[in-house]
Amino acid sequence: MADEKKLPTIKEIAKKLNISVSTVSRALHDHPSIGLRTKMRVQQLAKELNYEPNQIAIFFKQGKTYAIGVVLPSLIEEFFSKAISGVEDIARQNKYHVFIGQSHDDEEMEKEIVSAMKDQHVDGLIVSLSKQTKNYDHFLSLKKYNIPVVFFDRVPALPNVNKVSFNMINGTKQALEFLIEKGHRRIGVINGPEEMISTKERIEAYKQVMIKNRIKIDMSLIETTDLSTASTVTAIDKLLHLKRRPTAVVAINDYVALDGIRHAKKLKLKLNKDITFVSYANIPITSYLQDPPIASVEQYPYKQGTTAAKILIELMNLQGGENIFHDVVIDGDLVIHSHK
Amino acid sequence: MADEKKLPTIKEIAKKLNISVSTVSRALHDHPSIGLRTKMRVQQLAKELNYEPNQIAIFFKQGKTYAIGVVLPSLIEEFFSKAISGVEDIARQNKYHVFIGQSHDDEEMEKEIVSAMKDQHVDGLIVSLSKQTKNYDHFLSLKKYNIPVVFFDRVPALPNVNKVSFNMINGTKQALEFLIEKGHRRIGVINGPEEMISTKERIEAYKQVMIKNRIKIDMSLIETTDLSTASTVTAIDKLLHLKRRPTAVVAINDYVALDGIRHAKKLKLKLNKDITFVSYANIPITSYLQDPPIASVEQYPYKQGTTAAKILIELMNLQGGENIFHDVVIDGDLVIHSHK
DNA sequence: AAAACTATAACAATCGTTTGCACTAATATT
DNA sequence: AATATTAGTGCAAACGATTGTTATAGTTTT
Repeated sequence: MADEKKLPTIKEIAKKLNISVSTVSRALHDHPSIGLRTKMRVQQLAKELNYEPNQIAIFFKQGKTYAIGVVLPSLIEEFFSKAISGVEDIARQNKYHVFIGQSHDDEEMEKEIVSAMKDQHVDGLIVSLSKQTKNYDHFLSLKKYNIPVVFFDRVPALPNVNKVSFNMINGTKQALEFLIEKGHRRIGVINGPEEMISTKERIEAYKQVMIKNRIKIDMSLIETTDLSTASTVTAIDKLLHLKRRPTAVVAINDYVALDGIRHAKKLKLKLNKDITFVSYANIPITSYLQDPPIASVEQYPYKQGTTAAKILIELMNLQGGENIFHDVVIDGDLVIHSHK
Repeated sequence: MADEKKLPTIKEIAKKLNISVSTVSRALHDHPSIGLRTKMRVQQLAKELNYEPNQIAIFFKQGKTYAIGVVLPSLIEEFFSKAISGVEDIARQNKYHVFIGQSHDDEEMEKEIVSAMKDQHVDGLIVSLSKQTKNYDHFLSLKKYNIPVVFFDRVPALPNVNKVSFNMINGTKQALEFLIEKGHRRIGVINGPEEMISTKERIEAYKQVMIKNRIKIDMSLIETTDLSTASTVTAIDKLLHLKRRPTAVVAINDYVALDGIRHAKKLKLKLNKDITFVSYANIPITSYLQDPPIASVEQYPYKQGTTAAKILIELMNLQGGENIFHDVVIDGDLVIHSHK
């Protein structure tokens, strides 16, 4: 029943016109060595038949797929869905398509996805690591296949890789300086999992700012969370029960801050009086909240996405593997929500 | 410098072993007509060389890509990022890969994406329409290429298409009955753009519930928004300035409800006393809000995604184009956030 | 010992397109 | 008029893998 007609090919056109396939191919590409008459005839028939080149055949011939893969933890996080929009926009501008895979922060899943994408012969990969990932072999081995990789945001602690990362030191300094300017002296931090580079960077920034402002560094003010609400609540609870409680807390992201805020309220603390929160990420719903963090560090995910994509495209267009590695650092900005 | 070694192919193995490529191919596939000795030799060398079949060549030969495309408005909406997770999970289970394209609610963009995916020879498509889309030709023409399409959530008003849609009538009835049970008699609606089927369905449900409960239908209680905050505020403002104000409002989604709630507060109305909100979608941040809608209709986006993907895979495995169309309706549930 | 069979492997076509090279005929050059 | 040039086309290989058909042994059957 269904119109199982095969799609028209260059061969058919050739046969119908009684010329060779190579002539047809060249005619369709406006090759100078083809006569005007033939060109016209070919192009017209192609249009009539609704001919469209078989991309798969072309990919096969060229050994390219014009596809790039993006591997990231979870699209549900707004940060990543914005980042992938950036990737997609640049990709489309350059005639590339985007494959997507979510690792859900699972290293095994991440490996599987990378392997599948390699099989699918993506021309390049953009990756934000799962927070579990400790081994990077599955990425490094892509070199053998000539598949360039650009990491963003959650980048590996390796030299000689291409990466776009957020300037966590600078961002954290901005947050801390802002709080210090507001008079805070005891500032707590709810940091991320230790494997993540950014976790160390926050500590580094913390130390630098404290030294610069001649505030004694107290490491008991630094707690970590695995980003789950339970873990966050444990962390904030510790901070709020210190003999000398912090008057402000920098939280690794808005959700962590919100969990912290909720818990602080439960402990009957007055927001922005007893305790003040600043966080990273800047999710849009803060505008609907009664008690948002007073400021967040915007990390420009869309820009991270476009930047990574641009680098990848440059790498894919390179002939051999030049040994230059891109290492772009994106600066954040502190967005102030409230001046209370 | 770079290890520009070509990947090993079946040909190389054949040459090194002084046998034909067909023998190698069959040996690798455990074909019975190949002797044990040869099989072993081939398989061992393949392993040594780290041979992996060139998927593109295979796709080309088979005319299949094992890729499915997903076209949806925007990943930033949690509804869609959850839905695509559903698609991805089912796809992976069935060895399919997922391409992604965001229309950003632009019909032209949607057309472009579909065309690009067709060029890329996806084996099938899963689509949630842009809210602008009025013409469906770009989808219908895919039939010619034997690319099946399954729509979900935002489905076209056409017979003879495959679709997974939300039972908006039922969901809306639940919301309305809930409000009526709480004693509300004048219930407003902030509906969506008129092109969307769901918009009509909400009205239909509204009428049915009102008739059933012997409440006079007042169409001035039904306003529409294009989902922008400005448009929403206009709509809610109209409702709240009616001579006989509604005591409750059903809003098309949580964000619209939040915009409405904010505006109501600005007008000094007391939430859940002067005015009560119910919405659709059930975003997770409601738990952080001081004044969330008291209930939302959960639409199970992940399930919509998996369902659509399963149908698509079934369709792709079908030989010719059977003329059976799937039309699955997903029922929602009212999730109550607050009993105030 | 001739015929028939079996196991194993090679041959060759195929998928759709691109591209280096060879070829023909017509035109231009001397 | 003989030679060189050029415009326009065709031939064939190539990309990597699969698969129907055929060929070559060696083995069994009668």
